Amino acid sequence: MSDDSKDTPSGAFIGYETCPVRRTLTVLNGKWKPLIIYELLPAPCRFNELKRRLPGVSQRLLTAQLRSLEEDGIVDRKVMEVVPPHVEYSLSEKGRSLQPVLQAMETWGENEVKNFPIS
Amino acid sequence: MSDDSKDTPSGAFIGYETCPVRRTLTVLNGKWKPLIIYELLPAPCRFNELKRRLPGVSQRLLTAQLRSLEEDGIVDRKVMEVVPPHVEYSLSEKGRSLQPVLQAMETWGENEVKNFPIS
DNA sequence: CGGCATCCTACCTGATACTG
DNA sequence: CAGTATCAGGTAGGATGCCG
Repeated sequence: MSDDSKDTPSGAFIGYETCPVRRTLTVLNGKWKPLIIYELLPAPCRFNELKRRLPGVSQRLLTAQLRSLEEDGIVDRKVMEVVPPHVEYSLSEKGRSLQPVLQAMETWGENEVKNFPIS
Repeated sequence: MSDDSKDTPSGAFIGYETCPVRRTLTVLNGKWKPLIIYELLPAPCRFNELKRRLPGVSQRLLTAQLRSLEEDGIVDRKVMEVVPPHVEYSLSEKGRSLQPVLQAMETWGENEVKNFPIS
């Protein structure tokens, strides 16, 4: 889930490096990643708050996908050494640069209802 | 996945119908769906041609995701009754309306290399 | 050519318990 | 609070092989 451009299986694999959409999808590849980024766009957020805003996610996956986004340089993780612990997640510059992608998704989701109502 | 207005646990469920991004992700949910749409944007395409352009996809998944996109009204499937069979996939109006989303992904994938080179 | 059918694995969730 | 660990169960995805 966190590897990509390395183990390219020999040969006719046009994939990840040459197609910009694939590169984007590699970073966004994870059930909750786009939503996590979307939630972090307006403001940084703590772990449980994020979990609360993403109904359906398990803490296991939320942790894993946050780690993955952190590795990809999309999300920053700031730990305050206090009791009780306080961990704040925020978007990096690179993460914020994804805003147009999420924006386009948001716009489509809104228009879809107007143009093609779900009965 | 199709209902939620009923079991909304008192307010805190931002879920599928109220969050436009979630709605979009529901339609694009599938490893190859965005890429399929991306490939169909310029022109309609036959099954094996599509398969050839998406290295790494299995025909099982390609079939399944095309069916799913068809059900969601994103993709049109046209069968020519000839020998050998000729099946052409194209984007519906609704499918073409996703262009800005794919466009944003493409742009980000391109800029990502310039702004944050992959070593 | 464009699929199904089958089998099998990897991933995701849910629940619960435990740590610093 | 913010995780990690574990197990069960479900679904998505991958690798074949057969068929009209």
